[in-house]
Parts: sequence; structure tokens; C-alpha cells
Amino acid sequence: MDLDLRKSKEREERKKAIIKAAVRIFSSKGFVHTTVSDIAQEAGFSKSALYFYFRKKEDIIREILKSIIADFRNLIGEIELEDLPFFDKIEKMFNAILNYVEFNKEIITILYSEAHNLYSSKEKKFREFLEKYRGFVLNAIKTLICQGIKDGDIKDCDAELLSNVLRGMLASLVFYRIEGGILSNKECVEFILDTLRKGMECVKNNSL
Amino acid sequence: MDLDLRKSKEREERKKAIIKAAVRIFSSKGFVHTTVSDIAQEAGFSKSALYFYFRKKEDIIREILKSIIADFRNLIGEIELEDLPFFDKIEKMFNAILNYVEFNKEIITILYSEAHNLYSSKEKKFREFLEKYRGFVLNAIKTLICQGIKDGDIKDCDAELLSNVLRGMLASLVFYRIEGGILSNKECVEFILDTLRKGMECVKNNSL
DNA sequence: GCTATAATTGACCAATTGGTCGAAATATAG
DNA sequence: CTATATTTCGACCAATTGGTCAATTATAGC
Repeated sequence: MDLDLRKSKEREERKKAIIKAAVRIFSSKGFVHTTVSDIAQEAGFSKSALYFYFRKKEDIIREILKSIIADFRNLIGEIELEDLPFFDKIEKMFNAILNYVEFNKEIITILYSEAHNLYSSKEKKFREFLEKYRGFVLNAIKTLICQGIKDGDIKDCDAELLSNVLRGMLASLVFYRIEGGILSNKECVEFILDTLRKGMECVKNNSL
Repeated sequence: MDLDLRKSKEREERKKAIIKAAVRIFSSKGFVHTTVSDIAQEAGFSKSALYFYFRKKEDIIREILKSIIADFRNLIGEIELEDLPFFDKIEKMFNAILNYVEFNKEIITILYSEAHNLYSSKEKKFREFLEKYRGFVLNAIKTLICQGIKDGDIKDCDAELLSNVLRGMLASLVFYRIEGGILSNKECVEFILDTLRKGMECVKNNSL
């Protein structure tokens, strides 16, 4: 029926509104210190109403984190497949992520503060979920590096270490962005990657 | 009197024992999810006994964080004063911190998970305390960079950005160490800094 | 209207937990 | 062995909060 469709859409809308409210609160107070009532108030519902849409408090943040992962997967997934030299892919990836960060600061704040809190839940499943997430970007980078070495884009090195370093550099830019650094994303990425390229003795070939 | 001295020493000992226990628990469960009873049990006391040594739960972690800051201050402070070129100072600093990390993994775990949790307390003072801490290493690095630029050790660049990047790289090594990477601290630091040096077109002059 | 279903709510429960307090235990001193 | 000070503890309190539920209200079809 047409009605059921509209209804389920409305329900979905309200769920999204709640999540938006939750994002605001979580990013400012952190998961543990946010009460369900906080979220309810921010969303303009009663606490009980929230429990009509979510079975548990955890389900809310889980949905948020899930969507972040999905976003990242989309951002990164495409790039991995492209036929570009190593540094160009990395550059694209960094730019994509930083662009995302710029327009999703609250979400990123949640990500960074909760990813460490593997213990916020007594539920094993949630912990596993977080663990899975944690290695996500790191793995993507590592894959690119291994590919890059194989392709001869960069010279042989410890992929484990280098991927950590690259992620660290990316994280530093994320911080820089969130804390309100004045340089643009592009400038930052360029600075970092040009330095790295030179440091690793890779010639820049303008295929971008 | 000799007695009072001994007593206050014993008391200090017991306080330290409690803190050690707290470090263990905090690093594995995080501050918020650690109950005072947990710590008491781990330390072999009753909960009430803990409150004889600490006025509040927060005081415990505050003491822990304070001691970390003190440690870092010591590690870094000395190096800042030395008369060495930029990259050598950075190298010393990285090595010192990584060495510290290697033998204080639990403490570092606490640091990394709680530093984000600026909201774990309703107390303004505690938040301020954490904020102050947060910029600590970053500031030290920034100082070194500005000095390095002035001395002509490195060419002019955005100190804000570069300090962020360096901290990010340091953090990546910390992670690498904690997660059990196989390369030694020295190897990691050398790899990173050699690359960076080359990238920034700085000749290595072996003054170390 | 009347009925059924979906949505919303306030009141309430049960568990957790930081922190208190007075009593008990233990050590110390004279 | 008694008096005093220190340390430890068990019992308890008060506040918070995730989650439940019966009751109420809005919505739509007949």
C-alpha cells in the first residue's frame, strides 16, 4: 500500500532526526556521558519514544559508526580500484577523507573519541565491531603500499611501518583540520606528500 | 621524629601501590568503566580504605596523568636545551618518548584513551588539566621547529602544520610499538626521520 | 462515530556506583 | 596494659540512568 510506504518513510525520517540529535550530543559529551534523555530532549521526544525507534542506547551509536564506516568504504573503495600510481592514489584518498572530515566534524569527533573506548560496552559484539572498524583505514593504506611496491612506484620498505606512518600523517591532518588550521586541505596534503615523495625518492609524474 | 617519617613513607608506598593497581585497571577498562571497588580489589583493599588515601575517584587518575606529564616534561625538557641541530633534537626526542612508551605501555594506553575524554568530568578544573596536557608534546615540537627555522636547520615552512605532522608521525610510532611491531624504535625513528630529512632537503650531519 | 494500529508519554523499576560514616581492628606510645 | 592515633572495613545512602510498561493520544479506514 501507498500508506505503509509513507509511514515507513516517516519513521525512517524520525529515526534520522534522532540520530542527528545523537551525533550532536555524542560529539560534545561523548557516548558514556550522554544519557538517553539527553538525546531525547535534543530530538524533541520523550525518552520512551526513543525506545520505540531503538532497542538500546548502544544501537544508536552503532548505527552512527556503521554509517561512518560505510562512508569511508565508499570514499576509499573507489580509489583503490583506479589505475593510478601510488602517490596519486594516496593523494586522492587523503583529499577525499579530509574533505569528508571538513563537513562532518561532529561525526569525526565521535569516531576519534569512541574508537579508543573499546570498553564502552560489555557486549562482545560491539567490541568486535569497533575492532573491525579500527583497522579499516590502516588496511586500505597498507594495501595501496603493497601494490605500490609491487608496481615499482615506491621502493621496497616495511609496509607495516609505512602504513602506520601514513595513517599517522593523515590523522595529523584530520586534527589540524578539526582544530581550525588555516591552510586548505589541498595545501596540507600537497606539503606532506611532496615531502614524502622527495624523501622516498619518487619522481612526481603528473597523471592527476 | 623518625617515626612520623617512616609512617608517611609507608603511606606513600600504599598510595603508590593503589596507583599501580589503578593503572592496570584503567588501561584495560578505561576510566569511566572502572569502579572504585575494582581498583580496591586489585590493590587488596576495601573500597573505603581507598577513600582514606584519595578523596575522589578522579584524584587517582589525575595523579596518574600528572606523573605522565612530569615524565614527559623531563624527557623533553632536557633535549630542548641541548645545542644540537633540529633533526638531531627531534631524533633524540622521538627515541626518548618511544623508549618510555616501550616500558610504560599501560600508562600510554590510559593517556591515549583518556586524553580524548575531555568530558569524563563535570569538573572544570579536570577538563582544563586535560586540555593543558593535550598540547604538551605538540608545543614542544613546535618550539623545536621554530628554533630550527630560525637556525636555518630547516627551510621555512608552516610551523603549525609541520608540528602537527611530526606529532602524527610520532603517534604512529607509538601505536606501532604498542601493537607489537617488529622493528626496533631506533629503526623506526631512523626510517621516518631520514625520509623526512631528505624530503625537506636537509643534509644529515652526524653530530649525534 | 467506531475500531484498530501506530506513536508517544509519564511513572516506575532495578541495578550500579561514587561517596559517607561510625565502628572495629590494628599499631604505637607511655 | 591502657590510652591514643592510625588504618581498615562493612553497611548504608543518594543520585543517576538504562530500560519497561500500562495508559493515552493521534491517525486512518470503514
